[in-house]
Amino acid sequence: MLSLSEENYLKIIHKLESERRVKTTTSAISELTQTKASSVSDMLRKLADKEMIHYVKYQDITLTETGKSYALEIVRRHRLWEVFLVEKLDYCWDEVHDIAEQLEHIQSETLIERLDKFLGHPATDPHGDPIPDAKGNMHPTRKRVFFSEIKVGAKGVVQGVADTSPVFLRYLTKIGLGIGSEFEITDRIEYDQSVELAVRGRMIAMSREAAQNVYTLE
Amino acid sequence: MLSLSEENYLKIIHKLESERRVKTTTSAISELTQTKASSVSDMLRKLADKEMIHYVKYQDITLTETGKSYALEIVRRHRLWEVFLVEKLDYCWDEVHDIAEQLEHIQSETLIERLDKFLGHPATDPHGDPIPDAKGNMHPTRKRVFFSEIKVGAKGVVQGVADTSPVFLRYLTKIGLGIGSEFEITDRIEYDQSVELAVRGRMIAMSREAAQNVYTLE
DNA sequence: GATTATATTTATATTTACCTAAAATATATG
DNA sequence: CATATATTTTAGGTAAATATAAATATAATC
Repeated sequence: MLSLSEENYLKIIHKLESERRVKTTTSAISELTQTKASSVSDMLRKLADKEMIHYVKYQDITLTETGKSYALEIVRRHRLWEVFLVEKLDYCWDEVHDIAEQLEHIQSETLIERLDKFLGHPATDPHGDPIPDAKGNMHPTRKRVFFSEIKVGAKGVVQGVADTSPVFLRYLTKIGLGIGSEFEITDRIEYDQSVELAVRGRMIAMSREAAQNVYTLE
Repeated sequence: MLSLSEENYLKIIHKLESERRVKTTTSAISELTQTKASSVSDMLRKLADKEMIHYVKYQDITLTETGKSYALEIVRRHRLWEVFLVEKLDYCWDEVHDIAEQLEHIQSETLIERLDKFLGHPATDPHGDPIPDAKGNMHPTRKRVFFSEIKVGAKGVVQGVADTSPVFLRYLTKIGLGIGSEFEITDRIEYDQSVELAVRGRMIAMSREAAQNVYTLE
């Protein structure tokens, strides 16, 4: 049995590992969790003792098989609760993170399977992220194609967002873009790599930064 | 903002206060929470500092108005989550307590109102206990009449149970009794005050102890 | 009503998850 | 490659919620 804190660390380590943007180090975790590196270091030793992570002092961290399966279970719980909040309680996609962050730690042998059934076994959460199945398998999703790299003239449907922060999600909502929105990329400005697109007949200018966080699938 | 532990203490104190079976003392709380009296004593001082309870050393404890309104909010959350688990996730009434015990501590300004709406504003939980409204009002329920005191020959519908322990609930389920079950009291045995009743044509013998925990309403 | 028994509180300690400050190690730079 | 800088770990400390043991207050009994 893992504590709430241990669960959170595994989730963060999994996030870093799967994003592959930076190495999984004490300072990267410290940054993301907003806790001091010394505290992170303490917890890493503890997680290593429980054989949740491979950990050699001063070196990068990886999840063990056990650790990974716990991490995926937590991701599964988080994303299913997000679906519940949006689909059943009518929350917006920018409001659900903090509540799901709490709900994901509810301990029960049966709860998540029943929730999954009740929700009709959804494949993705409200941000387009895939929901691992009970065994921790992510159904192989097609490759993401971000608005920043898609070719001009392409049409498609928004499938997900890489940044799930409330500010970004509220911006997308404001410009009328959500998962399932049909779009056509009409131009890319060479000067600043911003993107011009049409959504339901309306023209939208989107900065490179924003375009790097919205994707469709190949 | 109250900690998880503080919330649990308020809930227990409220339970003791409203049941009126024993005085609300350190040892009564210690008994119910299965923590040492010294730990309870510590927490009582803390809750008194936060003006959640009226507390004078060595004397009985009562909730302040603030404390009572927090306690009722927690009861509200607990009972609404129980309804969710039974109505939406198909749990049995004897399985929901431990999960609701965790869910009741989820912190959110809006969650419980939305859950309440989603559930159609239920008046009672799966054990027949009334759900306080958002302002902490319990809609005045009619007086409980327990099977142990009801007169022979009376007919009615089971409205609730005073003991919500899994063992008791499973026993009731086994003999075919649940909330909403129609019954007729056919006899009371003088020797041991046990009760004989008919439920859907079947005769059931119920001990005094059990009969003291099943009720209909006046 | 004095004495014993029970209940309650206080003092002190433990565990978890954090912190600060200092020491140790690794990485980058001239 | 030696030193400066940054990262990571260790050492020691705090707050919350618990515990044990000792002290104190209340209640029960003769």
